Amino acid sequence: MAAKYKYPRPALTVDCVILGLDEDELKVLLIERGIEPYEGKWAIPGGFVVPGESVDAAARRELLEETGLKNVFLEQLYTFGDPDRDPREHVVSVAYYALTNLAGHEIKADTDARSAAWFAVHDVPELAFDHAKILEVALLRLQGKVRYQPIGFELLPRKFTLTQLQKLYEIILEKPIDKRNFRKKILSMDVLIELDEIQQGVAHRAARLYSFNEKEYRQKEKKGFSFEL
Amino acid sequence: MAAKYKYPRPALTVDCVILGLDEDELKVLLIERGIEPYEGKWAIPGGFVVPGESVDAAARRELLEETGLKNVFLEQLYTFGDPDRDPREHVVSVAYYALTNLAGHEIKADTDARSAAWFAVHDVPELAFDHAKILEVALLRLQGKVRYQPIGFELLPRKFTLTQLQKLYEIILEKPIDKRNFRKKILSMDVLIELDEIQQGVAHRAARLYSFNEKEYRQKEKKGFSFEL
DNA sequence: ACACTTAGTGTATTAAAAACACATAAAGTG
DNA sequence: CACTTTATGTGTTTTTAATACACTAAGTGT
Repeated sequence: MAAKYKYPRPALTVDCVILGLDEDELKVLLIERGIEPYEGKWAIPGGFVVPGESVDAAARRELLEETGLKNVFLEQLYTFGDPDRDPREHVVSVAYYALTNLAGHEIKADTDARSAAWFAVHDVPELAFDHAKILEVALLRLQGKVRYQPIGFELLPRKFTLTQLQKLYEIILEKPIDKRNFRKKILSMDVLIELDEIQQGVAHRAARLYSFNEKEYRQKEKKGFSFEL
Repeated sequence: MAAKYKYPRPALTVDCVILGLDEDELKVLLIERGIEPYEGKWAIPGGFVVPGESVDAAARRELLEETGLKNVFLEQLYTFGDPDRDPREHVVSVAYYALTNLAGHEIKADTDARSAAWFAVHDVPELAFDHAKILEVALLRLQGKVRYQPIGFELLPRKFTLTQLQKLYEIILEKPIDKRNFRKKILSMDVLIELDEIQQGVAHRAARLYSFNEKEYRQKEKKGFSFEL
């Protein structure tokens, strides 16, 4: 298992900021560290890159191992390479962010005796390493990207109401949106399928359900169409 | 110099896509490889990250060592982590892109007996490793970023004409721009200083020179202003 | 003085963003 | 079952921003 190299090299890890939507808050999945350094502190899930596996694959593997999540939106965020971000040695971390709908997948909480939990992104405990910074960058990226790429749908169940969708954007962008203008715009893009189905079990008029037409979007995209909110 | 670790780890490098503007073309600085693999092929300058130096610092160091460039715009691009991007072993590369004005700095061509040269970005020789991909990503990033951040100025001399600026945007975005609309918009942002100076040595009416008011821009930025072209 | 080249300038049209309010449907309550 | 509660669904006007478009001015070279 041990390895010898002609020149020293930094260690390489991946870390995944896993975001989910819960009612009217964005949440992030954190794990409690069981070992030093930062034992007992909360951290973004991650792990070492094994030579021979692509860094993307390492991120997917860690995501699966630590949370059981599969087939979710996962994208590279930024690489954090400060030599003192880890007190042990120089550890460079390639950070990713994942989007998932909190209601859909159950998170298997404990993988290796550590507990995992969702926290509101703006109310997290003190984080290990530079993970607070990583989370901050992830949220900024999400804010930037959600406006010109339809990645918001990853945070919703497959069938959703326009109100849910609007609320999602309001949460991410942290500003209110006009209902009529929002609906006009999103519907005019023709990337939503209006389902013959309405919301169940609500104590008021039930809203129509929609789903995102990814196929249609990909075709439009090829023809130069750009999703812009 | 040799190093031993408990677990194997990929090697870590930085690569810098260095872009410059030459008349009416974007150019990229490439170096000819003097050693295997890909000996004789052209490549983006780069090198190994030394433990203890931040990855950003490594990128700056390589930039300086290989080109003599200092104090230029340099930003992280993306991390390329495919295990077979280097035939020797798994080498993960954190790519950066740098912007500089070609006329301003002289590039010291030969550092370690390898030659360096500028190539038109859309007419480069076959590149080593996955460097063609890295270049492509860099150009896409530049196209995306130039529209909402005033990074284009990095490619121009400190004093420039509005026509030069417009041409720059036309080159990067690969589409023509209306002269009057362009001037109207860029001037309305109030981030250019109109100098009491005009172009010298041209065989026609000399254009007024301008410079970018970075200080003013930073202040506006804080107040929520966003540069958008 | 004339030809050539690029600089510099304003307005009208069109398209997109923003602002804004009420009737409707369904469930819950007494 | 009338009534209250709650969220749904829907158009028009106003304002702002984007686009389209053509001629005169200034300077160099012959």
